Amino acid sequence: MTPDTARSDAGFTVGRALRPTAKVLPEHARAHNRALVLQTLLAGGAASRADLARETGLTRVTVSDLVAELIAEGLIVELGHREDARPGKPATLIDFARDAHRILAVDLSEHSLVRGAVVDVDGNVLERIELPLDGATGDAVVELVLDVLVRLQALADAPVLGIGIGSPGVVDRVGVVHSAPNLGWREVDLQRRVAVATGLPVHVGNDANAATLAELRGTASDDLLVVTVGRGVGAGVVLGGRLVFGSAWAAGEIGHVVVGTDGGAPCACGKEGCLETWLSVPRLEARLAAADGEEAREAVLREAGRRLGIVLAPVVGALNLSELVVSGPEELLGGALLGATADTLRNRTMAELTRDLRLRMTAHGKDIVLRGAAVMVLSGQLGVS
Amino acid sequence: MTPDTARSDAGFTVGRALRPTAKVLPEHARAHNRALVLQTLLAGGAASRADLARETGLTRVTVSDLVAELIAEGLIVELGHREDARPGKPATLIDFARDAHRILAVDLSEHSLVRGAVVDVDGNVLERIELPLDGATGDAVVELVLDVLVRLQALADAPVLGIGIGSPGVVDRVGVVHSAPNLGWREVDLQRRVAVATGLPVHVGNDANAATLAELRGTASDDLLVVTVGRGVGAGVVLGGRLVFGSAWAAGEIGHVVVGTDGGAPCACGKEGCLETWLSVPRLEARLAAADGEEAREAVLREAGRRLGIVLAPVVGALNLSELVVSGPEELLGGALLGATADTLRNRTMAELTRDLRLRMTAHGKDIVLRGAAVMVLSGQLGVS
DNA sequence: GTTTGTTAGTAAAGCTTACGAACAAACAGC
DNA sequence: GCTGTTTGTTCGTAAGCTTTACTAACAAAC
Repeated sequence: MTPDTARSDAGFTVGRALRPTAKVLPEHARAHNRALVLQTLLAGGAASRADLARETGLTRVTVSDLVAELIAEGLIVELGHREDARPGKPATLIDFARDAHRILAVDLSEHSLVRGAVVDVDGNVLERIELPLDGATGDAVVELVLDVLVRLQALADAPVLGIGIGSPGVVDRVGVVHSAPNLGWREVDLQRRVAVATGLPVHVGNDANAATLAELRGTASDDLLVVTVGRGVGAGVVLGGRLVFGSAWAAGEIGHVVVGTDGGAPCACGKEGCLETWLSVPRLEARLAAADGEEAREAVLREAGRRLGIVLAPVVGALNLSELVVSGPEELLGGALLGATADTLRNRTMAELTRDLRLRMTAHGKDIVLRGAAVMVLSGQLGVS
Repeated sequence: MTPDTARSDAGFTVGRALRPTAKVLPEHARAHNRALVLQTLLAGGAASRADLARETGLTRVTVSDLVAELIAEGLIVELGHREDARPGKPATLIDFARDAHRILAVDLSEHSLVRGAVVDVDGNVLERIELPLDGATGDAVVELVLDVLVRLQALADAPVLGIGIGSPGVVDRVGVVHSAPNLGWREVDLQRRVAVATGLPVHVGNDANAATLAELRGTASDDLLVVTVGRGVGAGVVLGGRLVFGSAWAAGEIGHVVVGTDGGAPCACGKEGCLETWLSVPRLEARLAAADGEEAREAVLREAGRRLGIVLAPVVGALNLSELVVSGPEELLGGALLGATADTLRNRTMAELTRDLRLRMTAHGKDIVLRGAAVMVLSGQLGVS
């Protein structure tokens, strides 16, 4: 049932140490070039066929051929002649048919609600639905998700390209949620169930990974790590422009890594001093409430930021990241906390590693997982992002 | 429509979130398939064309075509008919021409000598040369390397496929050593200089990365980290079967990450409590010499192992690795030290992450970088490993 | 108004690549 | 000897990209 292609690494041997594992046919090459044309349009905006040829390296002939195919499928539209005055035959502008498709996105990362949205291919949220979770678990959550999706579909003003769902927990590449304690899920084949119920293409991923994809779309960095801070603490890792899944789909699980060698508060997991005990929103709020005065409050934030830096330092060293992004409540994380993290990273790693490292809050706010879920659909259906 | 189509992946855009960036032509696909055939033979040993077709998924026709090309190039040889009695036309066995090519490998990771070897395509060291470094730096080291290579070439009993060099420091993808303090190198284009001098294909990489490639070749793991312990401490990271280079070619630089929150010995880099101050061979030996009695010596080793575990815990969490390999003096690292690292990792990360994690010493011993340098050549020249 | 030069897009032909169909060779088993 | 099986090759075909050559359409210069 699992398609071979889902696991096959059909990439070319560009990355040196990559063992070739599956055959590659000319039609795969064409699919890649097709995605390349789409990607160029999606990211760069309207252009002529000749522009696309110059940018992709393909010939004008090939681009014309691919464009004709994409126009026939309704993914690309002709906009008419370019206005500006240049010598030569005026160019026919074409663009990604941005209003021809919508994406349904679902965010399950919030503790108490299911968030859904109709999103366009540029990541703009057009319609929104939020249903309370009310402590539901197991199948009830799946039903709730389907309920949200039915309502979203009614709100969509164009055909739906696909459904993207960001779920907490361990999610594999084909959309099976192996474990999501908060939702009472174990081995739930969410991809299949939603696909069967809706008849649409469905892509399910871990919520932190979805957030990371949203971030990746807006940055030039190819090596970044996104830390998500909420009730729990998670992370998504991109290396060489590629999301890291890990050997058991559990990459990014840094919330229960012990920080430092000086103890810490007891954690729900049984250990002491896990990152979550320093950084999770409930813990941070509790500490802030207990703190007396502005100075004490800032000390709480700085200490949390320091702990984050302590955990990230070995990761930055091992991976030579170029960007660290933090997602979560900006009023808690954006100020002294992030500053302390930056200081700590500088103090605990080689200067060469932090010199070109950017550390910042996300600009996506609360929509980050929704937008990431949309990226999952774009990527899965069209090979673009 | 069906979940099947919903799960289909778009050919080359592997790993979902990979932006297509370059065109792909049919000839690239052929190069990939060619490497696939070679890889299958190299790893699986002699086989018939029909065997290869079954294993690769290509047709017998295509395999025959590729094999003919490879035979013409001398990379593959026919061995004659298969002996075993089966119905049907007897198969003609073919195999990688293992004795038709040699690789020259150079290891610059040792502090006091240049190690060189003639290596066969299976990674066996056939001839060895070691020249003392005698404190040489800069151009003198380059000359020494060229000297070693001339001698090695005289010892090679078959045409040389290429030269692989594992160097300490920051080495980029095209073989420029941006910084290797021990050798007095800054921005040394080692690849070009050796290629010009020898007229052979040359591949230069970081020594820890080379070691990691050697390890990768012998394991089924696609997500592993190799820690190299010598005068310094370094690491190489493989994720999804692919070496991680980092945004500035500095991935794996964990030697100067500060460990823990309880101070430590001063380090040459100016900080205190870097991993190297706990784990490097000179520091370890000094501490062991100062320790009084077997119990104290074991405490030293256990503490060093614990510090390694503290640094690796966040990395294991972030990446969900399946294998950790340690390279270095086995008498120091192999016993109590490694045991303490394992204990520490278990105590400081989620149980799910360590359950399937293997932690072990390398089996390559001192030849690990030489073998890895050979893998670099195999990979770079033939697309195999 | 004409000429010149440039750019956009298309058409035709050719090369490369992989595939399917068909076949001969070579063998085991009866 | 006959049948069935397996191997490896030959032949023709489809897909995909390129090169070459063309038409259309424009700006600039005269």
